[in-house]
Amino acid sequence: MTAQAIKLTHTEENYLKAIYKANQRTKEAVSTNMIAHEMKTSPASVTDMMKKLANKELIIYEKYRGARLSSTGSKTATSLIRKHRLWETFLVQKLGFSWEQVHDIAEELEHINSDDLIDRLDQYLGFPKYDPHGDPIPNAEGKFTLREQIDMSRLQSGASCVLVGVKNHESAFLEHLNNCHIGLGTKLHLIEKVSFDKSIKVLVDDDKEILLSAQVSQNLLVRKVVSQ
Amino acid sequence: MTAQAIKLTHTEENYLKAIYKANQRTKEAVSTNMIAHEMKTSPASVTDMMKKLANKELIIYEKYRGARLSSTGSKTATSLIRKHRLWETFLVQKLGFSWEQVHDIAEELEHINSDDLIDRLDQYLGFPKYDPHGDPIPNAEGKFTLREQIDMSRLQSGASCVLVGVKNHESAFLEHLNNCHIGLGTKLHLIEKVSFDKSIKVLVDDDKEILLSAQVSQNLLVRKVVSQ
DNA sequence: AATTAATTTTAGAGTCATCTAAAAATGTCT
DNA sequence: AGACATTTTTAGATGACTCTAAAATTAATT
Repeated sequence: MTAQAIKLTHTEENYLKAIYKANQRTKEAVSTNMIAHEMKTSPASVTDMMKKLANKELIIYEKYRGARLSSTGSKTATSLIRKHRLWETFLVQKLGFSWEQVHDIAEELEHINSDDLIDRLDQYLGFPKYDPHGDPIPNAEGKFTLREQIDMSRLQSGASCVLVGVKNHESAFLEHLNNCHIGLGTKLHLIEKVSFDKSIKVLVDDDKEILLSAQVSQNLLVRKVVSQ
Repeated sequence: MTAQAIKLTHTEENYLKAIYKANQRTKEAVSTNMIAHEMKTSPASVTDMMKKLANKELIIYEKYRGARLSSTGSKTATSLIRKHRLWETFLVQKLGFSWEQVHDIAEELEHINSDDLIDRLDQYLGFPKYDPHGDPIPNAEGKFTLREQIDMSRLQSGASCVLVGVKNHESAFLEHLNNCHIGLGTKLHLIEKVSFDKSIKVLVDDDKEILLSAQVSQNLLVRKVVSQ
């Protein structure tokens, strides 16, 4: 975390984050196309930027072979994720935003350049381990707190669980969950799985019965609980 | 405040602020040189930017005659000042920064683009009227709350007053005040004026006697109180 | 293995904000 | 009012980030 001597532009930082994200899925070197897709820009622009980031030793890049974050690049990306998630936590917990409103604002706030600021914010929020979407927040040393979790789509009929995170952060998805009265911490009991379309019938908070499509259940991260 | 349809770059916003600031002193059209000085850049760059801002109708600009803010430009500048001062207030009141540490961070934060964010922050802070340096914070409609104030250098011997603001925001100056145990709200009693160098002898908080140079006293904004 | 398809890079160009140096306009002073 | 000084603008260039179109490389398929 601490000292990242070199100052980066917002764009450079966003590229590092994009590589980090893509790398979480693939585990291998990230292709130009993947980055272009993640950044919503052209492959040509990505190539240009890869050269620049490689020059600054933030990534390891081989022509036609894709890119991986260097140790410095990885630290920088983690720091950005830390900032993003802490700001999201602030926006929800302190300013009363709803979880589907905070992504874009945090996307701007994460580029504010001050370790002192972010460490104070962390303290002010009580060193939270997870953000409003249930994503883990790296601590000042860059360490994530992991937990047991599983896609709700993989649960068996009759199982009970608690929502601890969401894979998809689109506001349309989150608003849908709001409408279903589902949020972090909500208890969900899987009544039955519809084999035809893989949708599931769920009891929400021991109260309301509701049908969730496969698309929804695949994006719900849950912790199993012993049903009673 | 509300809708400023057009999106501006950070630089454009900084120019508007610079013109606003300079205009507060002069009241007349602001010269290219003044802006260049305020922005720490070359007059040539300023001219370029003046054309751009005039095109966007944010300023009224006549070649060789200087620039004034248009109504839109003025609203934008006021909104930036509002953001800057609210963020400074947040940094001091909530995150425990000292008043000499917050300027640069607020300088970045003021460019975050969300009216919703800033209005919520305002509410969260309890709609403060003044920032940690005693500068008035425009409300959501752009209105400032003014107050009676005077340079401490203009006070007469024997007068008592309370510090309500500072003209100079440099950290060196603010740290000097910290060392003198002088902050917003501090009671100051003017014991005597030294005519030779215009320095003043002051009783701080009915407690400590201290000598302040003219340079210092000119930068202290105070409200007179009936001494007793 | 040769051809086709997909991916990636290079080439060339545009925008934004900046610069220096030179030209133009304005202000000042005797 | 004319000459010098100051201010301001124009001209020409640079670096950062982006684009499209074309060339080069790698992957896939028959």
